[in-house]
Amino acid sequence: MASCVKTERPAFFIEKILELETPEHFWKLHRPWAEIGAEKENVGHTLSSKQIYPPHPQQMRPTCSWYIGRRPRTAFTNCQVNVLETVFQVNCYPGIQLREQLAVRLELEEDRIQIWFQNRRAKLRRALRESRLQLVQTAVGDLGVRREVKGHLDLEKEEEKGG
Amino acid sequence: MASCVKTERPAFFIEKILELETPEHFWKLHRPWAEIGAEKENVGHTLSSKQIYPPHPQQMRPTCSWYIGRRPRTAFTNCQVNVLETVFQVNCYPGIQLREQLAVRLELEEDRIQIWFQNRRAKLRRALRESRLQLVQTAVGDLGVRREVKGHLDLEKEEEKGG
DNA sequence: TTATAATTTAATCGC
DNA sequence: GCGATTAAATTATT
Repeated sequence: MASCVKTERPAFFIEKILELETPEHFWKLHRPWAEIGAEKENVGHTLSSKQIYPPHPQQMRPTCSWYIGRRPRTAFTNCQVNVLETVFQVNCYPGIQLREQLAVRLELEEDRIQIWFQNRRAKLRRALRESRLQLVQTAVGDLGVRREVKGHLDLEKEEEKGG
Repeated sequence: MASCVKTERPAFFIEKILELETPEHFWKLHRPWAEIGAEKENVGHTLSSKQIYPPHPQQMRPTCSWYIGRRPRTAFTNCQVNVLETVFQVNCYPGIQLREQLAVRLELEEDRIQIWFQNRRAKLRRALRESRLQLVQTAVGDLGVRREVKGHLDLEKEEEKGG
C-alpha cells in the first residue's frame, strides 16, 4: 500500500528504529473466565461479581470457546431484557450508579449491563440510519416514478399525434 | 425468573433508577442521533483537512452534537500498524518531531499518530494491570488449593483413625 | 439465517 | 497525558 512504499529520503531516525526486531506480543489480555482451574463451587446463585467460571461445567473440552478466551454469551431472560428496554427508553446512557443498581436488581454483572446498553445504542443508531436511508430512497424512487409517468404521458401524446 | 422477583425494598423509586433526580442528567436523556439527521458526505478520508468537524461545545456529556461531530474512524492498514508497533517498542512516548516524521512516512495526520500512541499506552497499562491482578488471584487461588489439600489430608487421617 | 453478546480499537470528554 | 467511556467495526454464538 502507498503507506509503505520506500521513499528516497536519507536515513531518518525512524529507519534505525524500524530496523529493530519486532518481538510479537507475548502477553494476552487477561481473561479470567478462560482460566481452567478457577471454577467456583457456588454456581447455583450468580451475583458473585467479577468471579467468573465456565458456564457449562459439563463440557470441558479445550475446544470450547470459553476455553479459548471468549466470554460465554450471556442469555438474558425476557424479563431482564424488558427491564433494560424500559430503562433504555428513558435513559440510554446510564451512569455507573444506575448500572450497578440494575446489576443488583437483575442479578447480572455490571459489565453485562454496560455492554448491553452499548449494543442497544448501536442497534438504535443502525435502525435510524436505515430508516433515513429508506426515506431518501423512497423519495428518489418517487421522483423516478414521476419521471416515468411523465414519460409515459408524453409518449401517449406523441402516439396520439402520430396516429 | 429469579432476576425479576420483586424485592421488599421500598427505597427503589423509579426516579432514582432513571436518574431523573439529577437535573444534570435530564437533558441528556433519550435524544441521541435523532435530532439532526445531517448525513455528511463521505470525506476523502486520507489526508482530509483538519477542521471539518464542529468545535466541541464547552461541556459535553454524550450528547447529540458530540456524536454528530465525531471524526470518522480511521482504519489503519496492517502496514501502518506494524510500523507504529515497532516504534512503540522502542519509544512509547514519541515527541512531536518523531510523530511528524511518522505522519509523513505513513501518510497520516500527526493527530492520528498521537491518538494511536495514547491508546496504545492505555492498552499496555491495562494489560499490565490485569496481569498483576492475575498474579494476585492465582496466588490467592493457590492458597485456597493448599488449604483444600490440607483439609483432604486431615480428613484421610481421620478416616484412617476411624477405620 | 438472523439477532445480538462480546471484542478490539479509534475517538472523545473531563480532569 | 491518563482514565473512562463511546462509537465503529467486527467476530462469533444461539
